[in-house]
Parts: sequence; C-alpha cells; structure tokens
Amino acid sequence: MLASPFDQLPGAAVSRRTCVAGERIFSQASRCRALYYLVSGEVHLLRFGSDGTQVMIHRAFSGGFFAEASLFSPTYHCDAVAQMDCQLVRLDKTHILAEMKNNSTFSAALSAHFAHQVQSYRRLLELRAIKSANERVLAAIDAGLMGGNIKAFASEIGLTHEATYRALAKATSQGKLIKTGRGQYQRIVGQLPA
Amino acid sequence: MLASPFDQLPGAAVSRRTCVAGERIFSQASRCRALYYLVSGEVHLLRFGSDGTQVMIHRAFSGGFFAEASLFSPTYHCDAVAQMDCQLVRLDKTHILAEMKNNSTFSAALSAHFAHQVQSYRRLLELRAIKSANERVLAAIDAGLMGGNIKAFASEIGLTHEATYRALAKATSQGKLIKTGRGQYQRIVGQLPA
DNA sequence: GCCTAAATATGATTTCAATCATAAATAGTA
DNA sequence: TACTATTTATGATTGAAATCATATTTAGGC
Repeated sequence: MLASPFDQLPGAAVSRRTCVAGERIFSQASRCRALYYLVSGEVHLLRFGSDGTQVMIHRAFSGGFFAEASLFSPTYHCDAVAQMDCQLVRLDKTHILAEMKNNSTFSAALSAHFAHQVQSYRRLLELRAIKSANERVLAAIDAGLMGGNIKAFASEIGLTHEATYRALAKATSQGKLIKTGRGQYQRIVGQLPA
Repeated sequence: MLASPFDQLPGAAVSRRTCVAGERIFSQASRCRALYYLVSGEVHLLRFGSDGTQVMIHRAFSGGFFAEASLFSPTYHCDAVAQMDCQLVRLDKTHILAEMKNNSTFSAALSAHFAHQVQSYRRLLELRAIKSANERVLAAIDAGLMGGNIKAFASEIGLTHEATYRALAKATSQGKLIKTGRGQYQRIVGQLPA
C-alpha cells in the first residue's frame, strides 16, 4: 500500500522490485528516471565529497520515500545503498510529472510532502548545531531518530560512533536513559523538558 | 516583480510592506498566515533551542522567499529577523492554498520550488559535515554562500566568526583567496577541483 | 559449530575549533 | 566631530570530540 499522494498514480507508473543488502539502487550523477517507496528494509542516501568523506544525507525506512527531490533533476545527486534486503516500489518519473499537470490534488499533496521534508531538514540542521555530544544524542533520541543501528544513528546526527557510544553510556549512568539490551536504549520520559 | 510560481497568484493574495533593520517579521509559534518574498534587504530565519542557543536556519536575500515551508503548518517554527531595512511582498497563505487546488501549473511549480529547497538543504548538510574549518570555508565560498557579511557567513556554515576569520586569513596566505578589501575575499579559480 | 566480519564498547592520545581576550577599523549617530 | 557599537582581525588557552587502539559480543555464512 502506497502512502499519499503517490497512491493516486496510475498503475503504469508503479512497479515493484526487491534488492539485497549492500546493493546500490542508483548512483550519484546517473540519470534519474524514478523515485522510490520503501515497503520494507532500510536504504541510506550517501554523498561523497571531493576528499572522499561520505555524508549520510537521508535514511529511509519502511513506509518512507527516497529520491523524491530528484524528480526535477536530470541526474541523481547521491548514492542509494540498501542496508538490508529491501522490497521497494519504483515510481516512474515521467508519469509523476504528467500526473502533476493533470491532477492538482496530487500536486498539492506533493508540495505538502516536500514542505514537510524541508522542515525536517531544518530540524536536523538545528540538531546538528548542538555542540555537546551528550546533549545532541539525547535531543536526537527525543526527536525519534534512533532506529535500530547505533552506527547509522551516529552518522545521521553527525558524530563518530565512539562519541555516540560514550554519550549513551554517560546518559545511562546519569539515569537519563535505560539500557534495555546491547545497543538498545530507552529514554526516561520524566527527564524531558517541560 | 515576483518570481515563479508566485507571479501566477491573483492580486488579492499579494501585498507590499517594508520593515526596518532589526525588526522581527514573525516569531516562532505564532500563527502562520503568510509567506514572504524579499524585494530588497536581507532576512534571517532563526530557531532558538531549549538551551538558548540560536541556529541560523535560512538566510534570505533579494529575490528570495522565506517561510514557504510554513504553508502547511498552523504556526511558524522559527523567528524571521530583518538584518537591514527591507522591502517585502506578503503572500497570503489561504489564497495560495486555494490556487494550488485550482491551478495545477502553479502547484507543479511550487513542488519544484520545494524540491530545490530540499536539495539545497542537503548541500548545506553536506557542507557542514566538513570537519576542517579551512576546507569548509573554501567549500562554502565555492558554493557561493559568502554574501557580504562575514559573521553571518560564519553562522550559516556553522563556525564561529573567529574560526572563519582565521580560515580566510590562512587561505589568503596560501594563495587560495585574494583579499580585495576589509572583509572582502575572492576565490582563486585555478585552485578549484578539476 | 566454526570462522569471519561487523557492531558494540571503552581506553589513551591528539588535534583543532571554541572560548576568552584584546585591538584596530569602520559605521552609525547624536 | 566626537562617541559608541559593530565588524574585522588575531593571540592565548582550553576542552571536548576525533582519532587510534583494542576487546568483547553478536550475526551470518559455510
């Protein structure tokens, strides 16, 4: 089941595919022909700087989209790498652009979708501006960014995994988190700001 | 003259206003009724964290928009502060939402506008992930982010102004920049990556 | 079940931007 | 013009995260 507004698209625009862990779904600078909906699995969007350092630009989970912003771009501007076996829905770019012309409800919903993305990037920017690793990690957990993997979480919030592990350990010793298992932490809600 | 796609709006949606340097155009959490086009001047969008630190979320210059992403939000999620005397165009939110329903060309263009914003935030995120202050400053100049004021530039790229001045001085001494005046620097294009 | 690889975790050291301090140049203003 | 505030600029010190190193635990493949 596709999420709004893409559920309004004609059948010809939609096709299913699977990919295995580690697979590159598309690469930076390659021609952009589609965007994707993730049915299950996890996909990371990565950009490689001129010095070889990689930046995680987006983490897509089940029920999320990726590469939407490339709709208006002739080429992809990042790499998409499956972090595990994934089921995904391919949404053809030309069909989407056509639907936008014909269906104002669809384009209005698409605008809203992008506007929310803009806001989430602003929140991420705000989060990454927190200098203290300890505070940043807690704020990120409160923002619901810690899904599953600590290393990916660390990368998303702009810290090394070492600094993240240390912050998690410290917050746990301070009673701000409880450790429910290896790599599993839960926020003590009583500590949330009023 | 309004930039696309907002030039398609009916006259009733559009009104002009001016504001003076330092004026707060809107505040975080206040009701969102309009978005703005900047005819002349400069406006900063700032968010204040729970610890009091402020983050620059966006810098709008002549010919740019701000608060577009709040179109689908009942309240503003940041403060807008005029950095100098400004002329701006107020675009009524309800009119825009109505136009989106009726005019698919308008909504398609609006989607494209937001998609480009998403991409520019991704570029900013990538830029801010560059750890070395020296490299970050040069990358930011190459990305065309240095407009006018060094302190605002420093804030936009997530560095202190001291670190930014030092990086500018160092790059100048290394011949990567030329200093054309107090606070005025120009990139030596021969040094750009191939 | 064994072997390898990756994630989790923590210790030691270094590095570099933040911070604190200060000064000169400029802009604004009374 | 004199006075104040701000920006530009640089020096000294500090602190905290990056880096390097090394176990341990877990997951996955054969």
